[in-house]
Amino acid sequence: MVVPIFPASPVTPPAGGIRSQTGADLRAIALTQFASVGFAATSLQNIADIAGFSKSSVLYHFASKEALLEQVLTPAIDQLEVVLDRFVTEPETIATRERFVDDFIDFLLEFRLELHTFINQAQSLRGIAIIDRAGLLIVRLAASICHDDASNEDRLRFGFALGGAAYSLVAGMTFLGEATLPDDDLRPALRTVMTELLAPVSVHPRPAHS
Amino acid sequence: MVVPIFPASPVTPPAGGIRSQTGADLRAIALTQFASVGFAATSLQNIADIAGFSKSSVLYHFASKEALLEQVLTPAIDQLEVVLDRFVTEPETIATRERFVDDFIDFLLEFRLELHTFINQAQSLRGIAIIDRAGLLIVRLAASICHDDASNEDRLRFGFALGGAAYSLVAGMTFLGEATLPDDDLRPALRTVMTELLAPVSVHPRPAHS
DNA sequence: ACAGGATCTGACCGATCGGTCAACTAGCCT
DNA sequence: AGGCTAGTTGACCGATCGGTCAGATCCTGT
Repeated sequence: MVVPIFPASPVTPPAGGIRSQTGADLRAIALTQFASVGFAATSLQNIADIAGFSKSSVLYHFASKEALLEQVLTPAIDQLEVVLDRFVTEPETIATRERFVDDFIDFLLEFRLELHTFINQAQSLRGIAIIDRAGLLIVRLAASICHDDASNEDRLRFGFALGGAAYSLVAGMTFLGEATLPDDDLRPALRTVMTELLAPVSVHPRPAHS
Repeated sequence: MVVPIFPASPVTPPAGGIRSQTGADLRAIALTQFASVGFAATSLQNIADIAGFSKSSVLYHFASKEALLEQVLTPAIDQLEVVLDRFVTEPETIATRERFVDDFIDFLLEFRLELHTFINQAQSLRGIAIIDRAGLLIVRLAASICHDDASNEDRLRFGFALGGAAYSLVAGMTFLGEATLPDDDLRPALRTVMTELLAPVSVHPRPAHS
């Protein structure tokens, strides 16, 4: 049920050097739970049961439930910051905006569960450091994509791109196709739709339906 | 903080005829809480405190927390069913599809909090009757908008329309403009974006940005 | 063999959860 | 006045919450 991630795990962990494998498992389990049933509705006991550990063991690896959330979301927020900084650093051209779309899609596909978590629960988790940091990043992102003179439509398109991606890549697939598309099939379609929403200068007209 | 809705309240409630004013207040408060912090994170005590009543009083008006959720969401689901039935009944033309978009936008604006609640929390609330009913409606909606031969892009557009609207109309505005747009300013922009996503035959090319 | 650190666990804590219940109040009809 | 009903409340219940703590266990370096 749970798909843990093994980032080049060494056979012999060098005595407390890198994060423990157990910790990585717990983070992966916590992420799926936070994204699917929500942070508030996920109990430490719940995570422990899935992982096959006791609740005390979870609290040995993470100081608190909030600390677990922070460690779960931090890599995604770091990567989003990288993508955004790369975009705002360079002069804005059609090419850089299109490359931003590609960077952003890579981010979406890699961190879809993290995005879904902090997009749809930011309201209730306000005050937690990583959530507030993510919120500021979203504001910066909106300001970079939509200029001061942006129309209501363009601001709305940005919101649709963000909320639509978070929904479609996680919950939406439950409704649409039962079998989730592999990422390689998803990417070109995602690129088309995201480009329509975020890169208005290069809208490709589509043929009429059927 | 809370903005209750008073739908043509009679001065003298006809002795148990219509729903009580207190019940309507509680439903409105519960809706804002469910939509903003989530069903699981909203306690009956929380609702009672905002309303100025005791928790026991809330449980006098509603048999349980789940029953409260059902009564809160039912009007929205009923209306969504009306909009969908109207669309699938008629032969599909460009005109009917565009009118569906208008109907759907009316639905979005009137029931944005309800939509946000069951779109973003359906996973964790599975098993509750009204949520399952809403889920089936969404599947029917997807099947009606996207035909069997619909491309991945079109299915993705439908997901973006649904998730994007739920996000943009509730949480998104917190990030974008601090001051929420009045509905009359929002509607034309919403119509443009939703039409691009849901009515592919009538995409209006947009002028290049700035 | 031994020591020591890392890991894991059950018992336990106060707080809060959703929900039940008996009692109280206030209006309304006869 | 007396009874009926709707509305409201505090006391209380078992369950679960996040979190603490004192050990048990296991592995490794010496």
